[in-house]
Amino acid sequence: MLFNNAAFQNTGRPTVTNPIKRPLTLRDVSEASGVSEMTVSRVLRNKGDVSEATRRKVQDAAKRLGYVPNRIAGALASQRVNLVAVIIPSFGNMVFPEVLSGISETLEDTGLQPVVGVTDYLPEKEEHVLFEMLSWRPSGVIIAGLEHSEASRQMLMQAGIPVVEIMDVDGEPVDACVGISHRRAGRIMAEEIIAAGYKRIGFMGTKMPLDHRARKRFEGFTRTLAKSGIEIADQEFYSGGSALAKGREMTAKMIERTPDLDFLYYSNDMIGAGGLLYLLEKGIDVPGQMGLAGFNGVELLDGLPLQLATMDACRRDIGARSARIIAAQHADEVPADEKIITLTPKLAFGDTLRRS
Amino acid sequence: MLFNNAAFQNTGRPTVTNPIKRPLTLRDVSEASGVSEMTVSRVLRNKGDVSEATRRKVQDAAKRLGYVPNRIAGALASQRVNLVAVIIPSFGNMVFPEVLSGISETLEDTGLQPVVGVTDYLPEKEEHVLFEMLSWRPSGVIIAGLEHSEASRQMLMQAGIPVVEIMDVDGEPVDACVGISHRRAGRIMAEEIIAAGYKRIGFMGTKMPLDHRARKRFEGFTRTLAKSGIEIADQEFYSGGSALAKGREMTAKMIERTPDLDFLYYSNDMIGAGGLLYLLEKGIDVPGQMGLAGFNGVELLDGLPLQLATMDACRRDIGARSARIIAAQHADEVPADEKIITLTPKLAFGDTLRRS
DNA sequence: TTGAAAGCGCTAACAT
DNA sequence: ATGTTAGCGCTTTCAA
Repeated sequence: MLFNNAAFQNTGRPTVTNPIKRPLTLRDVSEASGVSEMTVSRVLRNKGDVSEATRRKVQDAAKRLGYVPNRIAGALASQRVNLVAVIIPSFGNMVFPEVLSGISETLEDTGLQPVVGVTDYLPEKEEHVLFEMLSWRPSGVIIAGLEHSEASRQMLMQAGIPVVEIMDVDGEPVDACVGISHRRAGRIMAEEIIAAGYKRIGFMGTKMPLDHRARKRFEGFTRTLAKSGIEIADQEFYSGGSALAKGREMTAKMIERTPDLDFLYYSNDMIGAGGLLYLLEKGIDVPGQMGLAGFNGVELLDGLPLQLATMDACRRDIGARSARIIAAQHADEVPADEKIITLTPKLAFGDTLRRS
Repeated sequence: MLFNNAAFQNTGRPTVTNPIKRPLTLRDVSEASGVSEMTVSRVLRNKGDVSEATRRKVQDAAKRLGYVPNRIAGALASQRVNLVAVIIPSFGNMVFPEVLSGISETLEDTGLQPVVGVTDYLPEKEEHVLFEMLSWRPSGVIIAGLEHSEASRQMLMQAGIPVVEIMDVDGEPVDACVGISHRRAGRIMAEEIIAAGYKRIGFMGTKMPLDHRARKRFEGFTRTLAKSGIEIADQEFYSGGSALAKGREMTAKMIERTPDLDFLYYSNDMIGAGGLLYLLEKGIDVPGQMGLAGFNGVELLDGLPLQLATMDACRRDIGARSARIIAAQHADEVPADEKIITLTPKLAFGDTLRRS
């Protein structure tokens, strides 16, 4: 925390003494307290030696007036900004909120503050958001994914601040990166499905060519199946709407179209949950007659009639570790030695994928 | 958009010409283009008359160098910041993400940018976040709820910028407010339940004394029941964990403890969905033997076996309207006449509340 | 259409 | 322990 806010502790009804409609400045506090601007500044930042008497005079005045420091001026003068830009595709699905809480928790007592920007999975929007955020000269950038426009990469490289790309490790980071291998996640899931003896496999996912991580999982998945001579028996992609409902619909359509399927792999848990509910209603034996698996390890799954097989994407961890990298560099100036941190997602068999 | 970012359009591989590790300044662009700083500034902001020739020279230089303007300096000089502070309790539950997308969508082409802060339902944290955000001198504040510490209210009042309190209208706003009446929402639901002939009613909610909106719904609900001589027959509160799972658990416990219940009112849809799944598994007839209702109107509900009765909280609308108020004041300086905007939540009977 | 000068509100670096 | 001076990188204002 650059400025302490002792002035705003909720100690009963504060005295309002600012009838002016102009934001107060240090000078106002200085005049009200009879202390020089410089010393007022020092008190408000807990910096430098200030006598207890002066400190109290200043704090009283600041509180009485309701002074809120102007960080714009402060940042310009000190050339330091306590902001960390966090750029994510969306907060719709539960995945990014959890990454964010990992980040804020870790940043909590470093004095750094996350500021979130959303790209909607659009490279142009990412470019725009990044530009906007960099123009505030943040102390670091945490950005989802390894795929960016050339211009975005340039901005990241030239910014002269720590950059951590998160979620994914299959690619070339600009600087550091923290995530899981989605190709490997797809591969592992395919291996387990094959090992469990399933043969006729359907896939359902989102219609998002720009969701590179989903694409990589799919690639890892299909390639591994191919090695065992198995091809995806059916597939379906959706966009928009309630994921749960879409999972239900797509599943209905698919098992009608391809009745001999014995496994359904969903690119996220939400549509997987929809499919699961549908199959159970239909009285289909899961996982005997039909196996199921999703991806993400969302908390929601705990409340379903059966536990959906899934793979945890290490969301909190990713948030925490990426934040730690930024915080460390902010404090030390010593770049971490590990540039690529690969986390290992845990496979949960749940009740919908029989063990081999 | 204060600065255009034409310099960063993804037109093939940009030329990197900044070997320096110091962020570039207007002066750098000025020297590289042979145009005065002032004129460079004008070009980059599309302001004032600049000859086409000069404009091109400047844009080329800015692009070649990869110049990103320093908004900290810009904001200090111009005394204008294109930021809107948005303060919410959490993004965990699906409610705030939707409010946020309403806000960003509306702000999209006003040049304003939302910046989000999270309070975790803690007044001290709210105070801290608010202080932090105000120190960046945003053009407006959108803040959830009408209950704030005295210090927070003071800050909001003294900030000299438009303030919109959202989600709730049952109370005294600092300035403007947009939301629904949660007391009324509870009342309406109670009336419908009574009208449908249910008599033995159980309630489940979150253990959050600081979630004032949930509290108000509960009050509106119980008071209305009381008027018909009905008292809540059982109640249970949870905290933490998967809401779906908690809904399931609480429901199991409650119907065992109080077997003659004929209706369950949940303070949010997620626990309602958990309860619904549980009851259906148990083969209980819904809504004949047991009626159910939640609150929020989350999209998720579309995929459940039965449609849970619920009440829409107008989340997107709230976001959009609050943003419009800020945007309007930012443009006009003319405060809107309507200070309290009360939206009316729609009751959805779904399949779990029989009609009277 | 362009440029020069004077700050915006704060803090770094020196005095004292 | 406190005060003074000189900017930080822009934009506003005025002059050319």
